[in-house]
Amino acid sequence: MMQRPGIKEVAKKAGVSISTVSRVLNNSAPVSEELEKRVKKAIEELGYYPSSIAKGLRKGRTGTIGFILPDITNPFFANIVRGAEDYLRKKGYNLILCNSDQDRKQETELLKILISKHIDGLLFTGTGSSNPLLVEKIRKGLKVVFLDRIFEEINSSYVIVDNKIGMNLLLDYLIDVGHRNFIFINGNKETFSAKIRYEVFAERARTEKLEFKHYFTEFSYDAGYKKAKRLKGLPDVILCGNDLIAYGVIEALEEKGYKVPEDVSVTGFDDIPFSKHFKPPLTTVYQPMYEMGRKSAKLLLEIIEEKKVSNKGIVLLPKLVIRESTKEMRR
Amino acid sequence: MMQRPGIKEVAKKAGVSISTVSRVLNNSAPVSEELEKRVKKAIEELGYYPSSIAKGLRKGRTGTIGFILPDITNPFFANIVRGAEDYLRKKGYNLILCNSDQDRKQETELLKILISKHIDGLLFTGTGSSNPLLVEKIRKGLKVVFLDRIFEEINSSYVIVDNKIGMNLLLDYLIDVGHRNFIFINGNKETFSAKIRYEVFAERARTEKLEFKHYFTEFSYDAGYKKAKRLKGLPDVILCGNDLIAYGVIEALEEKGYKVPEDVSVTGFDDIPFSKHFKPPLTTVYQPMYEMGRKSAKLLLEIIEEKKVSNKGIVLLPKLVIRESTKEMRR
DNA sequence: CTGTTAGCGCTTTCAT
DNA sequence: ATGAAAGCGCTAACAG
Repeated sequence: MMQRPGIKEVAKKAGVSISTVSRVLNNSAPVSEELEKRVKKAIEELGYYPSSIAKGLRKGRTGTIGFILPDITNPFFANIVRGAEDYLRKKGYNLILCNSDQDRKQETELLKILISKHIDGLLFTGTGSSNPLLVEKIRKGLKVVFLDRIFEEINSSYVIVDNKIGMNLLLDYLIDVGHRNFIFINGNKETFSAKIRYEVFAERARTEKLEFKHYFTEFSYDAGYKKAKRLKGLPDVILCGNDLIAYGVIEALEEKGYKVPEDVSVTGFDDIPFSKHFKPPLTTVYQPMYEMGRKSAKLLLEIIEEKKVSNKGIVLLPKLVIRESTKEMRR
Repeated sequence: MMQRPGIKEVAKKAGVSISTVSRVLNNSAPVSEELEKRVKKAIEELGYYPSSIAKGLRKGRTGTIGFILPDITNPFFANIVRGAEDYLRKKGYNLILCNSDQDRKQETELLKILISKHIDGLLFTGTGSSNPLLVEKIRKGLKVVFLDRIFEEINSSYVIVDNKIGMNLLLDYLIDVGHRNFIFINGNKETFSAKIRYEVFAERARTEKLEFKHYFTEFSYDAGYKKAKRLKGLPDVILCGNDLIAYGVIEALEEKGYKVPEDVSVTGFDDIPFSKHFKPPLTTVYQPMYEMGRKSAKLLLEIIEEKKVSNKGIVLLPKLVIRESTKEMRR
């Protein structure tokens, strides 16, 4: 247990009442210069820091935001978190970070914990399937903004990037340079972005009369690696649900003696910072990760502080990044 | 503001006193089956979750741990955080994450905030230079374990990997295969690991009569890139303070038309997951990141819960990973 | 301008 | 086994 002076000690030392101390602390009412000086001195000398938890109990706001995400180890999320944390701190908030591994039970458990901790709001990237507890809490007034997915069950705020545009940009390019035969190794099927990317892809494949196979796996290196290992026969291009999957796929392909992109093109999604320096540099779709984090934090605070409209959705634009993991085919 | 039922509502609904509710909640005293059932039912129906902040105020423990680190965007830290969070959550604790960018002022500011939030303990990776506020708080009973550095000013707990062994392993190999002329592009000079790696290197260079230059920069891609851009003349090998620096160096080198490792060997430090798939795959020194996070969390909880000795230091072992960014030279 | 007082939601004596 | 009441550190009426 750490020893901490309280507002009471400060008051005594300064020879004033606790309310006076509170007043200088929060600048919530005028205090004479004389007293203010004495209080400040006492605070200084005691090394006093207000207990924001007591304050939180009293005011019903704690200045902390929960963030539930699949895995901080994935640079996609790390960059989002950074964007969010930078903004939140500037505004006087802190972030409690929780890894869920996309597990529904975990998510529910975490939600309970965070509610117990009186978070002022929640940033959430998780499974696509609806979570009854989450729905209930939102109904009861929990402020949340969804990241990288929209929550169908209830009209709530979100920040996403336009997956449709992203996927079409990628497909435009691939088709244009002559790819006709596709394999799509996608991420978790419960996931909003995996689902929508698949839909766009399937629709497009139909219109363009592409040959293709599609698999839902997981958004991880290992998933890509394993799936690619088991693949027999090569298409023109292997589309991957994210960059991590693409890394795994390429590794597996090379172990099997294939060359990327000579034998197959491979694409990612996200453009995490390492993809630029991957071997080969990855053709992928850039998502503004830092910006997503920042914007979502901003939106959440607006909702919490009721400055502006609630239930706003922000959609950011992806960008096609052509590098060396894809080739132009004869047409 | 989110609507929340309190212990009071539960008590009323169950027709018991609040102390009885508290008792079944915490199993802190025997309660008759009959009442227990009624209370549990009421809790269920109201969707009640105890306020751990009110509890914290009362008990002096909040179940939250602060983590101050330079930048979550660096996979080295992301993996450490993951290790820590996994362990902490299993034990009923949460993590408040704070990016400091190695900035002393930021660190001090964050420390104040975290103290205000009544953290039960602190995980800290920051600048090497001592922080007076931190020292003072530790004296007053703040529980902290330092990660990837030891804190000289005060006898406190830490988890590090043996940089001396790591550096020597690397040098053994490099010298053995014939490198004689070194450039060491190191990280921030205020940093514990940068300092100690430099010392080991300099000492070894002296004994082995190596030619070398050494620069402190920053632990980032950009720092490596910029420094390498300005380099004139190539040594046998460029040692880098971490993998990120190495990525930047290699990129710059290639832009200047050099081939790695044909023209120069380049090495990293950390072995973040991407280094295996870098172009070329990076020769580096592996540090058990997840384990560091996990062990430090474990140590911190032991200290907080006073189960075991305090002020213990844990030192983990690094591992040399030889890949393709280094070559064997004629000897 | 300043002090007194009543809670915020909970745990914990202290009675019963 | 159960309830009443005090108090954790703070803010916000309410008096003066």
